[in-house]
Amino acid sequence: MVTSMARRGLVTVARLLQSLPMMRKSAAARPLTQNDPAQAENRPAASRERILDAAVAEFATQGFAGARVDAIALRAGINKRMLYAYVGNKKALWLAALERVYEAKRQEERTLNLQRLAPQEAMQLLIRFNFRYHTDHPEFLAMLNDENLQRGMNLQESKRVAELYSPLLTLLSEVLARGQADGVFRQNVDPMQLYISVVGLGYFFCSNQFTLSAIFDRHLDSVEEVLTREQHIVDVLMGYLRP
Amino acid sequence: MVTSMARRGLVTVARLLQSLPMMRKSAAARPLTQNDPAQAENRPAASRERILDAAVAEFATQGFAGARVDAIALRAGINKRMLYAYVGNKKALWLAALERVYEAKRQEERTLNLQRLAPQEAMQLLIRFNFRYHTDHPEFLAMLNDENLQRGMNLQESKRVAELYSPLLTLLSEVLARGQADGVFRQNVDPMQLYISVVGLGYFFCSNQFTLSAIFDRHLDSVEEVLTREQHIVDVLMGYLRP
DNA sequence: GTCAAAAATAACCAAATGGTTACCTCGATG
DNA sequence: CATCGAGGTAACCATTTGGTTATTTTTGAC
Repeated sequence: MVTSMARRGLVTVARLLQSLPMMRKSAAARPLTQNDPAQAENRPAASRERILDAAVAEFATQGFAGARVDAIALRAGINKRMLYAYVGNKKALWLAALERVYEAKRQEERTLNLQRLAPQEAMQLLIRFNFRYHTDHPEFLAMLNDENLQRGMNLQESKRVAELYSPLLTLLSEVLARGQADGVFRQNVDPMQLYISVVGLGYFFCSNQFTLSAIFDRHLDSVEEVLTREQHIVDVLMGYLRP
Repeated sequence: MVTSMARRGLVTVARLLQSLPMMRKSAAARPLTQNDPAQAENRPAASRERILDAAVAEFATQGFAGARVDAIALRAGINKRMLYAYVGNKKALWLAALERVYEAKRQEERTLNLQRLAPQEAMQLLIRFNFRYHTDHPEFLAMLNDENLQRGMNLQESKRVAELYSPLLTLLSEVLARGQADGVFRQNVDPMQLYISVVGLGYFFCSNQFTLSAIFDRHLDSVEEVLTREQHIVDVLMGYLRP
């Protein structure tokens, strides 16, 4: 019953599901062909892109301290000197990579169109979207974790924090209010708390899949386990939101 | 109403609350006095303890790659040579520290006595216990995060994984079953999923408090925010569990 | 073609890091 | 007293790392 309900209204996110299981490959780091005049003009910009992609990949798998600038340069197919010229030192590289993964999520979030959906369906879509983003983007989780290990110092110093504010919180508030007006959601729900719960329920499962798998002696990265988890999260939150 | 309910039956965990806010200091690393014959006998054991305490502190704040063996030796007030003699290389040190923080949590968990409580109260206690353990033990979260960054390789190789299995899952299953029999909890709840939710709802809030604070421009480490979060988590889960 | 500026490269460097070796201290035992 | 061995120390080492310098190649306007 709940499952059939789940199948509806998920066109937007459906394609995300296809990219399960969890590791997403970033664009191949191929050095630019040197004699293509068409791309000559913005080669620096393209190089910078490649550097950032490489930085995200390296940082996400090794953490800040474990990442090697040499490795990033190698991945990006660029000389280390140019890496320093285009982005800056290791810390600047980290911040740029961090902003990039945040931005990527925000951009996906902006594609969500919830206004036309009934509150309950909109809420479900929002929940599923978040969960799938986590399963599909381990680099996002990994970088957030490491930034928190550093006590959020870099993000704090970012001049673009404001841009990184999630539109999802506003969307969530609106959907919540609509549902409450319709009498299908309970009263007295703090939208920020709910947002943190929506994210947290999936975050922990994805981010800690390895230790969880080891402790429970059961591998949680299979497609079935992921889908089971998604349904459980929907059940928990929709169950909670009942009036 | 819910809040007054919360005040009951929390004697066991009450003391935990006193240790908010979040940073717990580990025992001071004071070198042993060299002329105390009473402790001469088990000085090696004591040294090993100090090393592990120091390792947890260093690893939890710096991560595996960021941690320095020299710094651990310094913290422990011991020579690096002896550190290698007592525990082993950096990786062995990590595993020992990881097992130590897991064990510490399991030990606390064993003090929980839920049998005598009514299902709803037992469930609440279990939820609050978990949340407070997270707020009180950032080193636990930090080390789990970093172990997952390493894809759980070390934990997988540990010979003591079995011991690290949480008794909480069994407790949770029992409480759940009792509540279902009494008709106060809904049917069709997978205990493992519920366990992951209980943990995850607090884990994300604590582990990611810095990035969350930066993004929301609001500092979530204050006592009020922590208590608000705790109550929300209880509300979500108890709300979900309603039949 | 010429040539100056931009882009890219390889070689280099000082500092730090995990790990080891050679040596010292001191109390218990014969 | 001699000595033996566990416990402890400082100095050392090969390698790695973030970051830079000197140099060459490419590009595009003239």
